[in-house]
Amino acid sequence: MSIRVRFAPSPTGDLHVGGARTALFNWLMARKSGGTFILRVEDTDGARNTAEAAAGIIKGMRWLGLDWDEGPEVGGDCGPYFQSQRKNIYDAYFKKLEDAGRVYAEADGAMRFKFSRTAITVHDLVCGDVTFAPTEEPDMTIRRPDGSYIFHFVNVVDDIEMRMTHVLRGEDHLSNTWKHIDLFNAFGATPPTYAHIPLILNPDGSKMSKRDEGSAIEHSYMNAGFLPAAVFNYLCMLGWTPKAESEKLSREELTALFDADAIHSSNAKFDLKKALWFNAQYLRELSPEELLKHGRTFLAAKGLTWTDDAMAAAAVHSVREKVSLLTELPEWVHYFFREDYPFEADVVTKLKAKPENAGLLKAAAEQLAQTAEWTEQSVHDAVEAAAKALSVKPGAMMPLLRFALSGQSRGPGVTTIAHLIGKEKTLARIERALGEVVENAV
RNA sequence: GACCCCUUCGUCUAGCGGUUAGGACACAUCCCUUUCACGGAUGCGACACGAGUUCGAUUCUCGUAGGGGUCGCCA
Repeated sequence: MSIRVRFAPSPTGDLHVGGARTALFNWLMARKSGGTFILRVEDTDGARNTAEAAAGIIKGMRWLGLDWDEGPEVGGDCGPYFQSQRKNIYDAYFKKLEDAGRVYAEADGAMRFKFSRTAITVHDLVCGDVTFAPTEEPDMTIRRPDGSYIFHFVNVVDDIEMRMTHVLRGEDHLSNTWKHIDLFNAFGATPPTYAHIPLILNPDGSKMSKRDEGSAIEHSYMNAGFLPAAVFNYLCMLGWTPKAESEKLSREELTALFDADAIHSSNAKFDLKKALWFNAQYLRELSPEELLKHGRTFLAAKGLTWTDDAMAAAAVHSVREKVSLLTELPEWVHYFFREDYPFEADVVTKLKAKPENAGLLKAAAEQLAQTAEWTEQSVHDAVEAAAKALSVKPGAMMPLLRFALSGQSRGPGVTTIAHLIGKEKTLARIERALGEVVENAV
């Protein structure tokens, strides 16, 4: 039988890391087996659900590259995929329970499901067999007085209706799973195979929730300068260890390696530093064009504009090993995009520090002015020649040029900067630095 | 309170009776180097505790402690 799995979020807020990883594992399982991945929106709580939240969850999943075979926007044979539109189905299932004498009404009209009160064992891929003794809990409410249904009921009905074979979900559901199995049994249906995955905790061990740093996909990752591939990869490492040499694995490799049995049973703390490391790894592998594509909005957000995409791509690519987040790009490359770049305080100090600096810069400029061909190598040779003529090391001249050309004390190679901005701007910038900073020295 | 899950370096983890307890991130030092990074090397650093079982426990069992979860007309 072909595997059918689902991600069933309730649209009460942003897509959360925990939810994203649950979706991820389900997606991996489906893709590995050639099965079906379903997105089902559990919007049965009219008071808390919003259309914006549903749209946000979909946006987050698309960003991560988690496409679904059945669900909102794509349809499928088991729809509708919004629980708020499936009332007739729930009514029919409710009737079955009613006919079997398994429900009864409360004074206010709420309906409860009569538990079987037998020992129930959950067969779980992650936790093993977990047996719950006959419960003493009150029977559970499955329908509100207004006729709308409760999570446990619709969740089970839909898992039956949508023919789910496996249910991979957060471990917070484990304690309630016996109730679901009780319902499956009452319907005469076979429960799916469960896999309760460990929770993602804050660094301090507390449960990670909406407000916590690193928790919301859109806010903490999408808008924070992460690459989807890096987040995809990092999230997989929380609670699962693929049998591979490296932890850095592509979507395809992770899919091929996925094994629900290998998912851990202990919770994992979120580690931003490691997430950043993954992102940095992915960032530096991007081609100039890809890096510009991903960095575009972040550059624009800082007011940087350009007309030459190739030049812009080369600029961001030149600092790819220096940043771990796309949001860091502007501060590293802004001077490639404008001539009125500011001079950092320590740069001003260093330029003014030694009286011979002006002479060194002028000598470099003169040599550079005579350079016909403009490549990184020719720039390098020119600086070397200028330095040699003054009997100083190129190492004494390079930093000064860096200060002049970028206004910063750190960045890509000086020859790279000069080559990218071109001869004309290189000379003009040295001129500007000489006039505005160096010769202003008292 | 009851029930359920969990417990190896700071963090993510490998380990499935005998290992100098391995790797990754982080951190520190060194090398490379026109800066910052990258890269390379080295170092720091863990089996929660107590009983059992066993010739031998990180590994199996029980207990304790600690962490997390569930017990809603939320999902």
